[in-house]
Amino acid sequence: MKRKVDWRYLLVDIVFVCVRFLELAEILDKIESTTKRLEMVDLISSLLKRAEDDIRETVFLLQGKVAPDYEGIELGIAEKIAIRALASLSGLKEATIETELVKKGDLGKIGEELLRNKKQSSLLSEELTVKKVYGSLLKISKLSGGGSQTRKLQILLDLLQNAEPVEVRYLIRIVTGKMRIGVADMTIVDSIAVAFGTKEKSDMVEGAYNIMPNLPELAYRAMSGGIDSLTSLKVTAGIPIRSMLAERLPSLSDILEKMDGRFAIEYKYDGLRTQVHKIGNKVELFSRRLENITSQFPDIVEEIGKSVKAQNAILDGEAVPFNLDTNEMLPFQEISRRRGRKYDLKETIEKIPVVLFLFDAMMINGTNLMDVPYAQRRLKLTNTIEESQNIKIAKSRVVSDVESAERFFNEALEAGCEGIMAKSIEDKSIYKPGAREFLWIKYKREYQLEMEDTVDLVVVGAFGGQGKRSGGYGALLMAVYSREEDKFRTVCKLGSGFSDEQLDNLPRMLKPYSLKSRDHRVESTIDADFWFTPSLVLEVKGAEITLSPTHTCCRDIVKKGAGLAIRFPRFTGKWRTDKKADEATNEQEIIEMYHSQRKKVLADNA
DNA sequence: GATGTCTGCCCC
DNA sequence: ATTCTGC
DNA sequence: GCAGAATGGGCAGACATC
Repeated sequence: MKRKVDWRYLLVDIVFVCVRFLELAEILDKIESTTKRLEMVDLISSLLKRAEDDIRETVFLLQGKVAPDYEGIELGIAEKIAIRALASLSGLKEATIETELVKKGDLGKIGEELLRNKKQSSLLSEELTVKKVYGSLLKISKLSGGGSQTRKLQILLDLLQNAEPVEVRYLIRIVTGKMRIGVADMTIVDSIAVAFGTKEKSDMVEGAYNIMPNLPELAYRAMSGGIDSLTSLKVTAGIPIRSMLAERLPSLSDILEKMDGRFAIEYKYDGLRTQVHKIGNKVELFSRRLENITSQFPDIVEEIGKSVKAQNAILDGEAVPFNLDTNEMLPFQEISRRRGRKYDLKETIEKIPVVLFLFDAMMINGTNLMDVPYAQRRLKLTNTIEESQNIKIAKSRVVSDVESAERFFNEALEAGCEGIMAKSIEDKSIYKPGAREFLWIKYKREYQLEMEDTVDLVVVGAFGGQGKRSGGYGALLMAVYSREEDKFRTVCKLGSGFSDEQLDNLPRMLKPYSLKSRDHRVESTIDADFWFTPSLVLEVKGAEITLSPTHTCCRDIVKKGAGLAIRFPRFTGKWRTDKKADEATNEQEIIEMYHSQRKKVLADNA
């Protein structure tokens, strides 16, 4: 647009073309206004072609972040501080803006409107550039310690004060981590291919992205070294690979059909996905989102050193909390207590031992195995690992009929697993990051349509929706009923499983029951945006019952200070209009469901 | 020092 | 994690 | 079928506040 091409060639060393933030914001606005991916790719690729020196910063802001995941750099500010900033910017109270957010569901647009309605007062407005915005965000990420929140707020405010309305919209969205323009990593991958090559290069760029999950860097390299320079990237121990994920199917027979009659079947352990890198004497561990989690698992690190009979390796597995005395797997909640821990690490390691179940090998001794079929990778894995108390190989076998798959599945449940993973053993069964082509398929008991897994819960409250749920409810607050005490106690919120149409109807359906404040029979530690007389009953499906620090259902009964909650709740689509509120699932039934589950929390945690 | 709130492209 | 939706 | 964006429970850490 306003690039001064002639200049740049003459003064290439001293003149830097810079992308104005307004230009970026206007492109983001255009992207947001379409639902067509091809149009998005067009817009982004032409932006990338113009970005020049700013390409890395541009891509970071497009993703709404300042660093790749594995670097562990975080802003440490989000919605609440954005609300404070907007309050300060407009002179309105924070509570007023919070109310607006419940109604309108988009803090970015609220900020934009505030600025549009504001009288033009500030005259000396410094034009924002992509570099300036990126630099400020990076500064925010580096602040810590007492008073840092105030200083972060100040930097954000400084940006907002120099911003045009549309810039405010995206500044707020970047900071709150909700870009909502319909663009995520795969669209950027395509855009890089189109910008510096052709659409046909998308797969190649994706391959590069898989082993260097850093899009700004890839965009920079494609721009400066040519798109084909990306092919020279190599799988390297120490640099995390994007994780391969699984699709889902509702039955084992569907899986058998999809897999053409024969597949490998593995236990699906309920723990933390863990990518292991052995680099000579050093070991690094990464989470599914490629965060470095090495320091939380010194026990695993030590054992890997002994168990992996290779100089260098990249392996995939699941770290599971384990009771070594009884040889039983513990609930997922237990390993959560080790993730991210910095303090009392020693005690926690002793209290919550972890077993790592390995199931794949992406590199061994410098040999890239990602394009090798599953069976070969698996063989390499078993040949390289010497099992120990803490390092094991995931249980697996090959099946070709539903009956033996079913037996293996039941065996997995008996062992305390969530279900099974089905893995393709065809030639095409490479290690393909992301969840595509149904090379891996997961299957859990809860996927079956069984009454046992569902409960009938009463709507007692609701929350204002955000983004595409703006203006309506985003989720409901659900409760069980206690007949003895005539109380409704919360077990979960519910925001998944609704079609757009059902969501649209909710406010109308709940209007007759609307209250100004909480019904006196409802016990909740959660403050809903809207309250109702308990009446409407919905069927809800969940994976299991967990101990809860927040929900009031069965509080203090199973464990002092804890209630019970539903893990992975979703609406089944069934309105139980045949049931009245007092016919909803009761607390006793939830307790029975909890006790009928196999796994229990360690007694000494009480 | 204890408690409460917020944040995490968190984990699931 | 689950689920829905536009392409 | 893919890609993206809504939404869930719950954990530890960091900071603010009492």
